[in-house]
Amino acid sequence: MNFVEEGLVKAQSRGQDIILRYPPEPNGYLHIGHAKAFSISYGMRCKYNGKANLRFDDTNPAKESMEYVEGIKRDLDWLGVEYDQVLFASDYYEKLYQCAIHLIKRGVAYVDDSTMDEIKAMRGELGVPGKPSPYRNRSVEENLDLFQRMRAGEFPDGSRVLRAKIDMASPNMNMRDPVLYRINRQAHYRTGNQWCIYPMYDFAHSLSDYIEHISNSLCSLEFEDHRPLYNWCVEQCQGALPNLPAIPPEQYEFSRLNIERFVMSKRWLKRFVDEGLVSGWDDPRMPTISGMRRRGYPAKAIMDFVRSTGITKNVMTVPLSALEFYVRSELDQCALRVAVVENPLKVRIVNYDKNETFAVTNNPHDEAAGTHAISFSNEIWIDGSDFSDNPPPKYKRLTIGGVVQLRGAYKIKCLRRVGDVLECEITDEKAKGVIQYVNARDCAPVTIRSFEPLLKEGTDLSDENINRDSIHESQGYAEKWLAERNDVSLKYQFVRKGYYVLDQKDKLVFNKTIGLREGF
RNA sequence: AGGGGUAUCGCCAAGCGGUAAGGCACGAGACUUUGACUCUCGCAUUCGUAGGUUCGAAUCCUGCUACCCCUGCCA
Repeated sequence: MNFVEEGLVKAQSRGQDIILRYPPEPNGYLHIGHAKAFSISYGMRCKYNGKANLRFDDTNPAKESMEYVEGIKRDLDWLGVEYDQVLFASDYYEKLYQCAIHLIKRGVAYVDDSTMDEIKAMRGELGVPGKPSPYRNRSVEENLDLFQRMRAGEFPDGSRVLRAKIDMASPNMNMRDPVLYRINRQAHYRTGNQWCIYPMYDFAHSLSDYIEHISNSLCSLEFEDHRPLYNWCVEQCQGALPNLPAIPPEQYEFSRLNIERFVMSKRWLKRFVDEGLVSGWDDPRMPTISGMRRRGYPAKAIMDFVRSTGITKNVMTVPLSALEFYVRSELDQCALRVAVVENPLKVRIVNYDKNETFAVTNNPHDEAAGTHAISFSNEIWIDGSDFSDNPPPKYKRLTIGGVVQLRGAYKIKCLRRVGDVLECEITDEKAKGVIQYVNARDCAPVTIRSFEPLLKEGTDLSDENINRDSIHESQGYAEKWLAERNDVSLKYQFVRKGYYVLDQKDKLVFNKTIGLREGF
């Protein structure tokens, strides 16, 4: 049992119902790092028979939009992360305002007329105490009046803020009279111009949890320093609103997921989209949930992967191969096997002149998946990587003089190379390996576009470090029936160990060795 | 520098005073009409480091060291 679970058990032992929340800010699309955070709360919700609200933490109108709300919901639904209610911090603006009034009346919040720079200067530095604002000791009446006028729109943006009166000398910077409310005349995607003051994260988040009777508030490690402020807000607002729970919520923090070379910063992902480096948040090269979906990563693979990374406070950077392992093993179960030749190499079979059709299994792990027909003639394409002039030791595919099994068809022996063509004969000799082929007289040329994830070269994120050469094209051949469905254009993503996933019109996934998955 | 955290195999990660689970990766082999899948075997005398307590320590104590987070009117 990990420390998060211990927190839940503790809450249960106090008689609390387990109520959790997923608190995304709708300022972008979800990426795989978010999936991990969601999966932790979701896993706990399931294991402890609790509830979980999807609450959009939308307190910054400058960055948020309905498009993101909908995108996030779509991704969650696809991942199978279930939630009980859909809520918005913006629905609590009035309640939050009442809480702020409550704090002012208690004398623990004040309106500060200082500029942003002045506040910054007075906050002090790490290890150096801050200085109190000259407005820190205004009377309750004056604060009340000023704050109400802030709401009424009497003051320009940025001219005043509401601050908590805590401790300007606290070693925890978050406790040096943090800003609770700012004036910002930006239209909010849900509340429009109804408000010109907006609550800050710490205030809105903690009280939203409190209002929703959240028992355990699970978040990532960077909020550890915010916990004292979280608790302060909740404690100071006891009794500020009707129906607040007797037992306040408790915050627990765990480390976030990093994947080797993955760009997991929303800011950068947004930049890629805005600058047109990618076609959108769902570009198959993006580490977003929607991008991975288009790349053909099964939802189950993503969820299994993020669950496998554990719940700790350790700094973690998981290798890409770990993700790929789950993608492969899931795809292996469901992908239909079909042939595609990426780098065509012509093979002419000299002792054969018929046209035949063979049945090959669609999925060796699933008999119910059935078979499909693959045609055969004396001219076929094989993949360039399945032949070698100069084979390394233990090479199992085709060589001059070597024998190989064509999947579902005959064994062939390579006699010679004539120009661009390999001349072979059907034989009974023992084959070393099995390769796929496409009938050259009955196939369709396809353009194959491959994608690789948008990766960074080092640990630093800079323009130069981003691998932009992430799309490759080649002209290949596919079984006719597949190509027809694919409109002679296939996209795929390399998942290593011979697996390719193809993605066309968001409908097909394909696998080199060779599988096709439908309906994702 | 002040505060908050974290240190167990290349990477995740169990372990909570009784003598180092598991997965990924990797290596060797078997099987195989996907070099896939499956299977078998191998892979930390040691738990950041130096001491201490104890019959016994990754687990308790002390001192070091390394790394991460915090000085938005972002979340």
